[in-house]
Amino acid sequence: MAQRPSPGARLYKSKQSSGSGEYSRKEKSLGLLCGNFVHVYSQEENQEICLDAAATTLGVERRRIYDIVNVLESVGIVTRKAKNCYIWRGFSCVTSKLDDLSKKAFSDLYGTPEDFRTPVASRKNSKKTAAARVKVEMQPPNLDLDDSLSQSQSQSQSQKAACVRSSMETELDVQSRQPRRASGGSRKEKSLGVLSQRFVQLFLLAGDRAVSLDQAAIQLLGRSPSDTDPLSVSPVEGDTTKLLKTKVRRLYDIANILSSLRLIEKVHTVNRKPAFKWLGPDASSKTVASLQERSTINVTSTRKEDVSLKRPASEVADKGKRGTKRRKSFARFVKNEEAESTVEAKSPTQANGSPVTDAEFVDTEGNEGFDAATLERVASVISTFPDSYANRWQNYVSSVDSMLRRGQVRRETAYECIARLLNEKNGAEDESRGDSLKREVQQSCEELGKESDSQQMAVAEQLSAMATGSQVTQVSPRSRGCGGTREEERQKVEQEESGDSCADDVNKAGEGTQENEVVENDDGPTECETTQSGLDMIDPWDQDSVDKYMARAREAGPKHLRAAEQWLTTFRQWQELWTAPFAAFGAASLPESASEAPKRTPSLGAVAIPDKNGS
DNA sequence: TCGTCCCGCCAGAGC
DNA sequence: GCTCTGGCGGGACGA
Repeated sequence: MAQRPSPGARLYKSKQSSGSGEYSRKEKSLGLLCGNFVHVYSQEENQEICLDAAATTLGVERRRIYDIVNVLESVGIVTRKAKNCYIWRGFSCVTSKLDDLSKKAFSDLYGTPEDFRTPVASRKNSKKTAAARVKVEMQPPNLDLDDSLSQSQSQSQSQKAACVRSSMETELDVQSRQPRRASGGSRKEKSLGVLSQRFVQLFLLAGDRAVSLDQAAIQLLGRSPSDTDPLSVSPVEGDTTKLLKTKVRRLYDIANILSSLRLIEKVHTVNRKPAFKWLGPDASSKTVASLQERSTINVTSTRKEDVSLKRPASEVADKGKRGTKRRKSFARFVKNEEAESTVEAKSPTQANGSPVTDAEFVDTEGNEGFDAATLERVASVISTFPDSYANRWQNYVSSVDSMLRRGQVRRETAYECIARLLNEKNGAEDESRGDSLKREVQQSCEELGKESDSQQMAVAEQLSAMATGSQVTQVSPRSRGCGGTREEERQKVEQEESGDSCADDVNKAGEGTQENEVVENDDGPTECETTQSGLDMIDPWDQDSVDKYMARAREAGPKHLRAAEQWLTTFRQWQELWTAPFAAFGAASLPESASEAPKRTPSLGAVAIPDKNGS
């Protein structure tokens, strides 16, 4: 393909460059173009933007203007008025737009609150051993499929896809593209504007944390309405690597534009992977103010040569220290998972009887406890996981609850953390529920100050049950021993763990005693179902199991081998994503709650993976 | 070498 | 059937 500058590009360059006559790629970046676009049109609120005129003014192809306005529209800076015509709304609209995006983030990106509320059976599952869970983890692609993959989507996935599709169309179509025909085609769903909104939502959910483009691509690819599960990318549907590469290209485009708006900034990463950090509309409005002060269009690079976009390494390092503060304590928590599962939370008070703060709080071993910031950080990391991790929030709540039981976190901190999570997840639509929960939490905390440990446990159970959305008997903070369901579950788990080595099971693909166990879940077929269908399963965490699977795929032919390799690549990416936050806390191994992986129906067809005997 | 991302083809949407 | 819109990926650029 010709890489020569177009006539328009030359015009742009001739207008903007120093006149050296040489074509420079840097002078034509989307970020720079966006800066110029903002400079030209931000002078006057509500002015009309004719795309043809914009292209002429800026000396670029019309095609590039589409890229700019699509991203600007996604954050509310412009709105589409008619064909070839947009309206400049300005940066004052960004905040409200971001608020909307933020409120919709959970439902758009991770499913509806109903998805979060899972039946008791699922909670039960969340308490199973790691060994039990790895058996229902993601599965490799169907090695003999050709074109029937779309029918393999579970109903819940389809519903979730509809939810995402609906919400995304609401964002861009209803607000600014109503004149357009409702098409429902995938083209619109993949538009740069929708992708930009999702990208921004990732930042809103990630908070302070940098989001890498690779990570975002995996997630956004997974949340494509036509493919809700990132891990379900089938070779039949397209090359996974290719899709990711394409998505990353688009994210580069979006990131450059958002960078030029100073909504995000590029940060250094250890492995050279591109990552961006959210700055927000405040920084952005300052930028546009400076842009407006320019008397002429400035073509000095706003991207690569702008040092302000690159944070000093020392600053990045300092940020990175946030999670390491509790390293020792968290590692101990993981290490003691089996050894001391029944230590109940004490009600921490100082000698004078007043409650301790997070900073003052120490666990039962005299170590620092987990503070709210740490729990929030873990939550923000988990929030970036693809929506296929149906139990990620239940696991999170379960982990916090476990910390509480071990006396590793202040009760109030744990409750507030979960309440905030619920409130955030439920959003404005269910605000009353979140507020109600907060009140209950507050009341519970007050009550707990006067009650015994076992009564605190009852409240903890109630809280956890509320957080997981399960149906439980209303438990009064003063009642004793209610909510025995959780206690029974815990005892059951202890029995399982004492009688059977879950850690060993992880490394023995197909040999686990719980291989045929029925595991209910809200996220599609279960292991039991797959076993009933006569299909064996692969343990993707076990190299031997993977090797056997790959060997079968190799025997089956190049097509099957490619499919298997793509699946494996995707799984490794997922694996890294899933384990990273826990590794960051210095955990020697995954905490129990982290081994819950997405499930997929194994459909291995003619190429069955080896059974436990290797046959 | 590999991250970055410009560029324009071309197909779908809109009228 | 024409124009508008924009997905997409080749391949050049730059560190």
